[in-house]
Parts: sequence; structure tokens; C-alpha cells
Amino acid sequence: MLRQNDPREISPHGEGLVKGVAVDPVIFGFHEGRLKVLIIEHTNTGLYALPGGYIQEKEDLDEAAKRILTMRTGLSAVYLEQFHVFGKYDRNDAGVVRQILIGQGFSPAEEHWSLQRFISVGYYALVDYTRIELTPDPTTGRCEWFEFDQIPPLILDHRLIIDKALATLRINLDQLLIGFNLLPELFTMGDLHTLYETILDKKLLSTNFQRKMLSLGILERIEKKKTGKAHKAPYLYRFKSTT
Amino acid sequence: MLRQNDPREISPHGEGLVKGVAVDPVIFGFHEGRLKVLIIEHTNTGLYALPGGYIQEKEDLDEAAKRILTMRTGLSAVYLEQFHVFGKYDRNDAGVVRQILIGQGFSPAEEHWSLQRFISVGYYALVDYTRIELTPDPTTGRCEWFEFDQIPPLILDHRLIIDKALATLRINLDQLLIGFNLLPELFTMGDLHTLYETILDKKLLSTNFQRKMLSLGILERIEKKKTGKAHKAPYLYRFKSTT
DNA sequence: AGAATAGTGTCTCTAAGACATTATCGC
DNA sequence: GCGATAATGTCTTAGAGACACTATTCT
Repeated sequence: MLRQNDPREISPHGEGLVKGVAVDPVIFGFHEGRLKVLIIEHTNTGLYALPGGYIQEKEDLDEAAKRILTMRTGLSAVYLEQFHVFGKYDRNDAGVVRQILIGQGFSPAEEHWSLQRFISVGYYALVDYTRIELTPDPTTGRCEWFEFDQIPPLILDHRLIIDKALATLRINLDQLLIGFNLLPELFTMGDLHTLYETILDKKLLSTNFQRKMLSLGILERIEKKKTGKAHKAPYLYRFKSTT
Repeated sequence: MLRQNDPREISPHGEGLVKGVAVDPVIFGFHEGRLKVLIIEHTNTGLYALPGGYIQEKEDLDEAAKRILTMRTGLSAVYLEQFHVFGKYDRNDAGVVRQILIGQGFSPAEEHWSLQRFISVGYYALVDYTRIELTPDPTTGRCEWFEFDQIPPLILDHRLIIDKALATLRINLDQLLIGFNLLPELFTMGDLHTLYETILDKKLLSTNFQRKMLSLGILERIEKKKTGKAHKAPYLYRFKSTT
């Protein structure tokens, strides 16, 4: 099986790949009170993009997204959900894609399929920042975390994809209770509080926030954590898995 | 410009069309307290399906969905929203598609692109049943309203697409206040009440429902409607357009 | 003791649920 | 008046917001 970031995948003929459709995952992380997004810098180009990939002929769309994500992050069990398809007919930019291919050592023909029209399926993923090992890939480019408000200009409509991903995350955060996927297994109420405030970009009174979270009955209180700091030690919580 | 349901569109070469991607709109209507869906019967096959179509090379995905919808319903301004992409690699069934093409008088080659893998973008539309003129199309097949709980078995994964569409509609009904798109311009509180009960499939106390709707400030009360029935005449309401 | 953060208790206000009451129409 | 449905009023309850108060840890 070819790896997604194997240069042969994007070779002149693109055997074994579905043409005209790409998968672009927006991978969210959370660390020290900051929302992060995983961005790739394409080798020798200075061009930043989402760590996207293509679909293999005998692979479900969801599996393709999962494979690409695992390759980038090294994690297999993460929260991953499709949220939107981007299908403007002129959203691809042959000049930019050509630049990327050249940066990888290819000289794509005029008619190369990756220069043609593309539809992109957007996924968003929530990962535990502390368990991530970024997989370096000298051919495609380095993957790096960026703080959400420090993301550099991106190619094509990738910025639009990220914004739509965050909008979807905001809507689903309360409904689907998916925020826990951004935290380590054990976390404090303060961690969770900061996470919610960061994603929703608004203040939440900690007292009411705690009451609401506890009333959901999905948190398991562990023991006090000795932080070594000069204040009361917080409890640790674990997210109760599906009962 | 070729019409979507022009047989040439699905001709051996499919010039001018994006290959490997289809658009399948789930068109909802509401009449006499029943939720309806528009289903096509492919000519000479007895096969039922969503009234889907293909995307033209120079056409945005959203425009393609709009074009297909307008073609089927005769309406141009309707609520239309993308909700999910269906991308299982084996979701297409060459045997079924071949049957459909044969029913239209074609003998597709083994390698015909429409027999290959397909990704389908699901849209759902809310239309005013009273303003619909179904566009008959002898080549593709007749389009007809079915009550939601009387939909016949459909080809491929179209039943799954419909179920996901309804699930999305249920979630968005309260949030996005889109139910009005299923009603005529003027309607009674009872109409709206029945609509909500039907879509959400649960009883709502009419008194509380009315209070909630009125408190939203999006309804304009017109005058009493004389129904000729032996009871108090209800008010008519109009949905306040964006102020 | 005092600073700093964690966690609890409680008052208020709003919105939802349940149900009683009044209004209007045609017979 | 009577049956039927529309519309309003109001009591109760659940949850959100605001804020005062207590608890724990280290210096």
C-alpha cells in the first residue's frame, strides 16, 4: 500500500487513487489554554496548507480520512467527523499545485489530474495534544502545530475550511460532548473550563460551569491532585466512557 | 447547456460533467399534516431513487444542487442545504445503474464511468408543496411525492441518505427556524404546530408551542381566517423576512 | 497569617411544562 | 345554548446566571 505522502501517489498517473476528490482534515489540539491546528508546510515552497490527502480506489471516504490522520499524528483512536464539502468549481489553483509538485521534485504535465478541478471533503479531528508524535515527512513537508490565531496564510480555500470547522466544533461542543477528546485522560475542572472558554471564545462563570458539567453525570471524580502550587489542589476527573 | 435529465448527459463519454461525484437532493414537502419526499421512478425499470444528478465542469457544487432542484420542482428560491457526503467505496452498484441506462435505451460499455465508484453529496431541500409543479421527464422517469412512511425500497444507499437528511432536519429545525419553508406564505399556528409535531415525531402542547413561537418575534399576525368551520377562526401568520 | 485557586451554597430570573379558563365560530 | 377549536392566563418546576462564602494548599 502506498503511503499518502509517498511521492508516487501524486505521480503522473495517480494509479489506485480516486481522482477529483481530496480529503482535508482540520486537526485540533489544545495545550496550555490555547487552541491549536496542525498545518503542513510544503517542502521548498513556503506554502502552508491543511495536511490533506487522496482517497484510494478501494477505501471508504471515512477510512481515507482516518488513514491520513493516523499518518500525520501517529494516533489511531481519535474523534473524527466529516463536516462539509467544498465544491466551488474554481477552488483549485493549478499554479499553486504545480509549485508544490515542483518543490517535491516533479515536473507535472499540463494535463496532470491534480491540476484539474477538485472537490474537497472537510473533516475535523480532536486529538490529545500530549499524546501526539508528529510524523516528519521530508517529501511532502513538515507538519506543525499553530495557535489558532497565528495561522499563516494558507493555499486555496484552506482558511475557509478551518473557519467552517471551528464553527461546526462550536455548535457541536455542547450537544455532542466532544470536548474531552482534546484533553488527556485525567484533567481538572479548570482545564475543561478553559477549554470551553477558548473554543467558544467567551467567559463562563466557573461555578455554573462546574455545576452543569457535574449534572451531566459523565464525569468521574478521581482524587485530589497535589500540584505543589500555593492553593487548594483540584480534583482530577475522567470522562466516563459509554455505559 | 445540457439539461441534467437529458439523455446525452449520461452518454458514453459524459462530456462536460465531473466524474465520480453525484448530487442527491432529498426534497421535503408538507401537505395535510404529512411529511412528503420527492422520489423518481426510473423509466421502464420499477426502480425508485432520489432525483439526483451530476455536476457540470464549470459549475459550483451548490449551483448544481440548485439546478437539479429547480429542474425537478420548477421552483428557484427554496431552502437548500448540503448535509453529508456518502463515500463508501462499494456504494455504487453497476448492475442497478446498467439497468437504469438500459431502461432509457442505452447499452453502456463495461467501463462506463457511471458504473464506477461514486461519491454522493447529499442536500436537503424544503419546498412549499402548494407551489410545486412536478416536471415530467419521460426519459429519466417520473417524479412523485411519497409520504415519508410509505417510501418504497430505493436503489443503492438512497434510503440511508433520506434518513440522514431527516435527522439533520430535526436537529436544525429549532436552531435555524427553517420549518416555514415547508409552508405557504400564510399559515395558521395550527399548521405550524402540526408541522413541528410531524417532523419531530412527538406531541407538543399547543399552548406552549404558540407562546414559544410568538416569543421569537419572527411571526407577523395578519387577520382572522374565515374557515367556514364550526369553531373559532384562527389567525393567519406570515414569516417575517430578514429585517 | 495571607495569597491564591478550588469548590459549595443560595438567591434571582427566565423558560418550559401542565392545565385551567376564556374567546369565537357555526349549528 | 352546544360542540369544537383557538387563544390566553397562570401555577409549578428546572435550569442558567450572578455572587457570597467556605476549603485547601504553600509560603
